[in-house]
Amino acid sequence: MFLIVVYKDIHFTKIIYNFLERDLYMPKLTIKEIAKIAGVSPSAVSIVLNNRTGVSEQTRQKILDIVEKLQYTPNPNSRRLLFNKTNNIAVLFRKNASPLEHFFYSDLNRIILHEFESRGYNLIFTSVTINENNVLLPNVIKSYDVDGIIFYGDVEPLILSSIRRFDIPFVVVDNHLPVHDILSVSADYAEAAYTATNYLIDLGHKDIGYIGTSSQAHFNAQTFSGFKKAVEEHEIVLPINWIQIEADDENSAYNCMKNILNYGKVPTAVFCSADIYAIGAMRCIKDHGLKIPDDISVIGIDDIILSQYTDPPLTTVKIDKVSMGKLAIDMLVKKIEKTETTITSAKVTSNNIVERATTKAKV
Amino acid sequence: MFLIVVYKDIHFTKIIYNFLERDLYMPKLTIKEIAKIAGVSPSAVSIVLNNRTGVSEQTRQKILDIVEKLQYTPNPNSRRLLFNKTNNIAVLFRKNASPLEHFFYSDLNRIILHEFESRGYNLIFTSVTINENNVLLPNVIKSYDVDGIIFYGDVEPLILSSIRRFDIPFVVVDNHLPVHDILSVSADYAEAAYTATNYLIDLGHKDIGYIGTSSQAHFNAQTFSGFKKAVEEHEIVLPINWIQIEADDENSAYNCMKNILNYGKVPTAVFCSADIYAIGAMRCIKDHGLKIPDDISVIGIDDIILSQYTDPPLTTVKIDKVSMGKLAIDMLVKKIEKTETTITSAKVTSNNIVERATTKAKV
DNA sequence: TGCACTGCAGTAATCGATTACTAAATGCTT
DNA sequence: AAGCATTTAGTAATCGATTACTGCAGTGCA
Repeated sequence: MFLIVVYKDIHFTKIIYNFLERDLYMPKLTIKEIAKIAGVSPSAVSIVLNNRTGVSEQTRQKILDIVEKLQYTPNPNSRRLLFNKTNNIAVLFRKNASPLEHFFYSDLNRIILHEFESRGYNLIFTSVTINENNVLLPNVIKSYDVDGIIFYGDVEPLILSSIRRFDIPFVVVDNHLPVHDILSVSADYAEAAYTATNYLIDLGHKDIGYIGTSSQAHFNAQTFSGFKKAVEEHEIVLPINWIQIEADDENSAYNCMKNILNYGKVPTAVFCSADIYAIGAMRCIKDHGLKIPDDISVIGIDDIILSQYTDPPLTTVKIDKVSMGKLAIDMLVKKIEKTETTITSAKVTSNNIVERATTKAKV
Repeated sequence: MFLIVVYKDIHFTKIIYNFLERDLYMPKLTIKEIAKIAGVSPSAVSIVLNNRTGVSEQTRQKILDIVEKLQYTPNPNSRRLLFNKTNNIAVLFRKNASPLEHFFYSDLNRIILHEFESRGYNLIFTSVTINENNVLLPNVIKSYDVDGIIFYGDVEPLILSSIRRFDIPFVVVDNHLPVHDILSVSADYAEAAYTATNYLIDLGHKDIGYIGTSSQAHFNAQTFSGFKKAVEEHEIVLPINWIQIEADDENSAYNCMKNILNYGKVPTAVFCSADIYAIGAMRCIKDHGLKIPDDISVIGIDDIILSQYTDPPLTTVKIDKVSMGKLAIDMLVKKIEKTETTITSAKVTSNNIVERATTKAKV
């Protein structure tokens, strides 16, 4: 512990430095200390550390040796102040986001953490709150403590405009709302719905229920258009009662399924616009004494981690969160580092069926 | 966009400031700009912002007005440099941590995010890697870019000693390995196992299987001792084949259950030292044509989010991650802010049975 | 031997906020 | 009205790293 004090003295530091063992306690060092120990000026040390020219090979080696031995790292705050670059990225959530979002974004978190880390950025997880039309942004943003922002999910216009005022590069991932002039990566949920519905139709199903949401109207518009397209292409006619759009979570999806089952005729398959709806629907189907997939096939969208653990495991259309994440990171980093300034939005194709056990050919 | 330039000129800034509307683009400001606009010195602004005395009420109001209108926030990097305090906390993971950890720690993440944010700390998520006995710590730690570290799960001695060298306050949450002189919060898994086993015994079960792990030996030692205590207190004798400790994930737990079922006599209940093992065991039981809970009762430990979605929903002993998180945060913040220096380790009691549908009284 | 030029080391200003210290201005008393 | 005390305003140093610039030593050429 006493080493901190000792290091202040040039004579002792030289001695200590020679004896320094790897497991010793490691004091904070400054560029001046390193310079003193090496017997050079701070600028020489800086030149070596930043791979610039202007020092002899001899001093370069001496400095590198000492830096390596003492494991010196420049104070990041000093550099941040000087260069006006933080190397921080904010990962922004809505504060009251449902716990379920963890299912959706756990893959995304992992890939983002890994990618940004390998590019030398720190990831700061933080949240926005809205109360009474007032957007409460976190301090990291208000004080320009980040170089970029990555936002998950639906970004309301109110949040959008407050973030925009700070002129910090930001990208929105998996947003369903219409946005302009913004970096955004989303999945093609219309395609996903189309793929899922066609999959059911190809299995011979003609009586298909639809469970979607009205709380996310733009999302539902996408999934419904995909569903409708597939159904129409095969000239299938469905009773309006089989179209349920009041799902919001597992329980409301349960009720949607109930409405479908309580209508006179029972469909042979159900399309759910999200896996979590499918889970609710499955519970309802079981409670009605029907068998999955023998009596009713069920398909979802997303492929959240839960889906492989349901009984039976859920067939679904995978939304490729990893690709979305990688695309988003690329766009954001390019914007930050000004490699490219073109504002773009990307859409990840979503036609990858994960065949599990909730679907079956109609006999 | 042109405002940035304009702000550099004192004359225009005064005009602009009057016209500034809330939705305008917001340029980065310095304390000098604010001082210029207010017609005072930077020190006066600083005094007002830090609630110190030394300015007249009149200037204080004027400054506060301008600060509020322009939404000025001091440059955090400047303050960090001066005070040598980052207000950052590192949340440290093992890089190769299994995706399953997301189930365990999603609650913890949420509570930690909320608590630290309200205390004015930023949360930086980051990871350690070990390759060939070399510990690779993230740069945020190596460059002292955090005031504290919070570590999830088992902390190997190697990681422990490398972190320790930096002398950054840190706390370990949910660690099963023995540690000394370290802030640590863990759950009492012996108590959890004891509670779970007693619950089964109280339901009339005398033939109980045990599924534990050998990959986390210290964890297993805890759960097994709790299990053993309950069994011995009721003078129950079990065949050794029912004691399986080769579980590591869902699939290995499946095999453990298979071993138990393949032994001549079939138990009426199974204790699993983690919910994820219980999920594997349940799949095995179903595959053998047995009914849960009618033929075999199953109980786990943890109460991960998955557990409420299994079929039937899993009865388990809840590990209170939220309390663990709150305790850990408290200890860490106290250490950082030197309110208290006593090194302590806390253990959260774990005797809270979550009764769901995988257990049933023996007939 | 002297002059020009190259290569290297060191000095000082900078980034923005804070604060100890100094200077100025005000109020109060006799 | 002069002198003292007290409040308020302003100056400059500081945190650590970087870099433009200055200065010095050494080499080569005439």
